[in-house]
Amino acid sequence: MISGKFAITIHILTLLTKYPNDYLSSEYIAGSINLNPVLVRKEIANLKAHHIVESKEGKNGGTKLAVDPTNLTLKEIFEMTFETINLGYAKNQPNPDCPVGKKINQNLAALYADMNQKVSLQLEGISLEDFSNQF
Amino acid sequence: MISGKFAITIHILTLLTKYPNDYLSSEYIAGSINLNPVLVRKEIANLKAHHIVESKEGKNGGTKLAVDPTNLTLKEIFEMTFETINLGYAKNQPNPDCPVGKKINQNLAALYADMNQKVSLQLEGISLEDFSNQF
DNA sequence: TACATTTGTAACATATTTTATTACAGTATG
DNA sequence: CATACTGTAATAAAATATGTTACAAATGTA
Repeated sequence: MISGKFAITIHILTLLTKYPNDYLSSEYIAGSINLNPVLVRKEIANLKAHHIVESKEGKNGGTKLAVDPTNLTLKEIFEMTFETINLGYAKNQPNPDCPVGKKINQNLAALYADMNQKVSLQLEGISLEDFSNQF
Repeated sequence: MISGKFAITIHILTLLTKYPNDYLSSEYIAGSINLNPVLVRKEIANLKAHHIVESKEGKNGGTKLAVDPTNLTLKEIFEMTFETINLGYAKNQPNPDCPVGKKINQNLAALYADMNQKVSLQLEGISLEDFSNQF
């Protein structure tokens, strides 16, 4: 659910990193992303479940970072919002009576696993702080 | 169009590699992938446009490889079926009056470009022949 | 206390993308 | 000339993503 999940989440976190002392409202954040506030709150719910942010209900409420952005890497954000990288699978179960059909998904999975390792290595090297400093 | 494009295409090419002397029909290939034959023909059309396969119309027609599978890498297949790897962008244009909104897509694009390079390097090292030999 | 503002969440609606189906013209084979 | 294919367009259905409305609950403040 939500395919721009990673992009949206990193946008939220970048804003929170820029204003580490304020509780930002979902409405404000939504204005920067140009997205419905409810969807912002949904992504924030995910971040809360991972204890990356904390939020305060009621008037003047909102959300703020709960971790040090120098310690959070893009890899962790990736894993919270995107199971794995892959180039997809065919939708239907392939024919198990065909030698290729029988093993295709397994072989693709192995390929994709390698891919993830490479990508993870890259993302592990970038902290939220690093990313935010580009703005 | 077609998100399982890479998976489907590589499935097709693996079959063609296994039977290098036969013209395989879209119906036969579709049976292994468990996919509608029209969709198989569409992917084959793409492969033909890249001169990877050739096909013969009419009775006993079908498709066969037009290249040496030791010379075709998964990177090339990836590029024919998947523009680039990325973790997505938010759907709407972000707010250009916000410093984060203004640069988010550009910064994500740079991140994704690095990712593609890593993935390309991996895929470049695997030939269609290598992949097919796993079956 | 009463009011305004904000989160949290569910339910529903719309839009977009993917996959499937039908149909049929054109081409080769026997 | 009947049969079995490709090629392709048009349309339908299904799946996924995004957007909207609504409202209870929480919290600050007049």
